[in-house]
Amino acid sequence: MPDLTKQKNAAGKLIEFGMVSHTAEEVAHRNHLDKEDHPLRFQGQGKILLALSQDDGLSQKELATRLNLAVQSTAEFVNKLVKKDLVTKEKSTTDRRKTIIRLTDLGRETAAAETAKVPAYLETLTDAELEQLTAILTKINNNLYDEIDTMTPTQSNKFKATVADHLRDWFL
Amino acid sequence: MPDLTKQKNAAGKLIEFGMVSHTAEEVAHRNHLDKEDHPLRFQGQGKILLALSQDDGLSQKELATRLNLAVQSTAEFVNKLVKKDLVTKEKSTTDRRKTIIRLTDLGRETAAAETAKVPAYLETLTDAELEQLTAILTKINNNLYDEIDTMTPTQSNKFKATVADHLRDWFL
DNA sequence: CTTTTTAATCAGGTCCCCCTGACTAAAATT
DNA sequence: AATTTTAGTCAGGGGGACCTGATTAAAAAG
Repeated sequence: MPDLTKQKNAAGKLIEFGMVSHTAEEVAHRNHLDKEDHPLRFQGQGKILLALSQDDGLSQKELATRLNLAVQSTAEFVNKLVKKDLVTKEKSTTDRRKTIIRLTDLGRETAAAETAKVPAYLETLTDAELEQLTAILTKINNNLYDEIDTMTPTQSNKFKATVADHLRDWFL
Repeated sequence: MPDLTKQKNAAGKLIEFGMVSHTAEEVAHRNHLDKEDHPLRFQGQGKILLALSQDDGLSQKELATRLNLAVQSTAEFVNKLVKKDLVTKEKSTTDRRKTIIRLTDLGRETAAAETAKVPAYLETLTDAELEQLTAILTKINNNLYDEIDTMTPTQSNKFKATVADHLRDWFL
């Protein structure tokens, strides 16, 4: 039988973590210690970048379907990314209706950098703590995947695959 | 000497957690299993609510200063919250330039609900895991507070106090 | 060889966060 | 009493995440 107080404590710390890390990023950004933009990893432009870094050369339609976005939204984000030189658009030669989106080198670096850097706040943790944290987060993430699967049984367990593959490649 | 691989693994899981929990919320919202709006806890209107739930009856100016926002932005958010019946505005009687912002009962509930609910994904963790997680997050959060303090030495360690006090009251 | 489907585009809109500039009303200073 | 500071307001703007509707160009199907 689980201890409710312990759950509450952990929940509080998790919320606190969300708030504090958000603020830390914001402050870093204001102080220009953070050179680039912060394309939110899982929204809009960031979503596109992530999908492409897992599967480059998709068409806009494919991106839209995969990311559960209207094609027009997808087009908008892609165009913004083109302006930032993170992706390129080129007409498909086999089907001239299609536009193929590809990461530029910069885009690839950007997407990778998002994932690859180890935040400073992990550096004071001991090896044992890191292991514990990893184990716990694995459990939590799996729970969340289940939640998502339950809620959207039909549509997008694509998401699960996308995220999992993306990160698994990087870390294992 | 810390193990870099372990750090990377943990970092990856943390990123994954961010992505997955974000998506889970999004999906819940789409499925209308989530009745209310999602006032992001640490941005815009959510920030205001949070500050007030720690210290009710602040003036707009005090809110702006404390939250590092332009007074006009603060006014915007406050007005939106008024429309949602989460806060009230009233002229101060002692200084008629000032507008005092107060949480309504609904606003107080909303702010509290944000914090008080234990996410389902914690329910499968054992007591030991919950304790570990809490301890680790405490360490991480403290690191982040230090980061913020270092970057903004003069201005707003108010933030730290705000968040910390708010959450500490709730959970300890 | 039409008709229909498909991939994209443009136009326009909603809501969010957040800022600067210009201006008013009330309090504090001189 | 006149000036300056302070708290707010309105107007306008920039950027972001999304969406629907209407239209075009190219491919697929009848």
